Amino acid sequence: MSLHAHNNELPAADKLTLYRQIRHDIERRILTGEWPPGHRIPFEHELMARYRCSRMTVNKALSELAQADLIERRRRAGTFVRRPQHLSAVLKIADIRAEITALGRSYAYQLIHCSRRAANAADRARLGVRRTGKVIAIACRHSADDVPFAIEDRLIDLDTVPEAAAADFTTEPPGSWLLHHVPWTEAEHTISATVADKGTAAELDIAVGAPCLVIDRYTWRSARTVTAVRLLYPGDTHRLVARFKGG
Amino acid sequence: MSLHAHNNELPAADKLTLYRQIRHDIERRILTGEWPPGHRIPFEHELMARYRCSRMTVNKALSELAQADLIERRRRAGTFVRRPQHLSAVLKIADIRAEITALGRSYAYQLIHCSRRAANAADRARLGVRRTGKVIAIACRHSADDVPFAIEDRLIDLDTVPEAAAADFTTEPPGSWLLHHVPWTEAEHTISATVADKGTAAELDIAVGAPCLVIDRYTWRSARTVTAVRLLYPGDTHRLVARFKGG
DNA sequence: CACGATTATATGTCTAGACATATATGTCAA
DNA sequence: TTGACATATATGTCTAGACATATAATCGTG
Repeated sequence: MSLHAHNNELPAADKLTLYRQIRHDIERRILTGEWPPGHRIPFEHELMARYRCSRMTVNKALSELAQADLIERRRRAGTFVRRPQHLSAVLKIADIRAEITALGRSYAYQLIHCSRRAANAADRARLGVRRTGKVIAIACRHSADDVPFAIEDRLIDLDTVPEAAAADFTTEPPGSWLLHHVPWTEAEHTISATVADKGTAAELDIAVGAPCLVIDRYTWRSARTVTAVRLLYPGDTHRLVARFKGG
Repeated sequence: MSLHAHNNELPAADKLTLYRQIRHDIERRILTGEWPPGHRIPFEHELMARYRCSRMTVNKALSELAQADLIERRRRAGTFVRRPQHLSAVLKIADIRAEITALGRSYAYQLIHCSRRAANAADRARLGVRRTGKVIAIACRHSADDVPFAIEDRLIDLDTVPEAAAADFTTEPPGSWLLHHVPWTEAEHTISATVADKGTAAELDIAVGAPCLVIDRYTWRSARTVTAVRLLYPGDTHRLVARFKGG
């Protein structure tokens, strides 16, 4: 057995490493309300004694809980259970092709319009840039089992992503292309609801006045705008799922 | 000066601790594409030499990057830059009262209906529980500057939250009450779009057929169902914002 | 009592070294 | 060629001790 396999006060779970056991033990007390919001968690030196381990081990467990916003640590004062101020949920917005194929449905992509032009005032406003530059404007449709799934209206800033000029968007969706060619991004999503106008209804094959879920996504890479995209989904079929886990 | 204030290869940022500098340095290389997805990051012993520090310091930086899903660590093989599979954004869904007052608008709450009853089949299905128990069913309306902001249709499981039986929902919104009385929860949100029917239109003071954003939230605590709630917002005024930050 | 200076203390970071463990890779036999 | 086995190695975890730093609490002074 290991040098570190001391006995300690943890219930079961012998497979977990010590710091994980400590983390779960504290997490459990918070989740069950045994240690309510505002409660001061034992000091590190007290936890060292309780679990018979070094301070670094206790510290690793507490650091992870602090990173997850479950606790708050204050120098000289101690460590306290945080009050959940808002429910922050993780929304996983997949690449549409991946999303559809993950559902076991066949994916189809259709390019409706694609043009390259110097940015006009509206384009600059939409991308949030001041300088004039070249952009690519794209309209396309994603289908699942040949039923329209979403329509996409996108602007790509060619100043940020000059490689996009050489991309072929007749076969590859711009979202997939960007995901694979722009190494990492920051993004902001805005979600709202609307009803289908005549053009939207025709493209999505739904009735005029039918509900639609709207996702506007702005993507940046190191303070430079990459793309602005608006996605429209039939609202009665599409769902966005966001999960929140305390800790 | 500190024992640990060695010279190292980091550009600027002398205020940051060493492990944070290392983390940011690696993060920067990933974000700029210098180290593309799949690239093998130098081994810990190489990073120790590069930054002239101990292995634990390097390990702390890499552990945090791994926790953020920016890198993947494999024993014996090394550490690799991960390919972003999906854009996961953090959606902050605030308490409605807090959300409205944060906008500097006056908040008003109106209880439309509140009843306590034994759960029927529909209630059990909605809460996802099998056993029969008591529930509270609530319908209410939230207003901002006396304009309807959202309507709420909620079910609370009294088996999980017996204290709710004594709560007074005529003045306090059930969401606020739960946030302050149920210590910590997990939740799943489903977002969709619909159009206002006659009843909804009347309650939200919008036209029949106007778009509405729908949030269904299902909350539980340690595997026990707490509440199921459906919120309806006028789709042309309400926006949900979700931000994603790479790292 | 009010307020600035001092002190005590809990967390924050770091080290050098140790053992644990999963697994990529090479070796050898069937 | 292939599969079983051994080995090397990178990460995973842990220790005991040190110095750093923010700040709550105390003390002293006007």
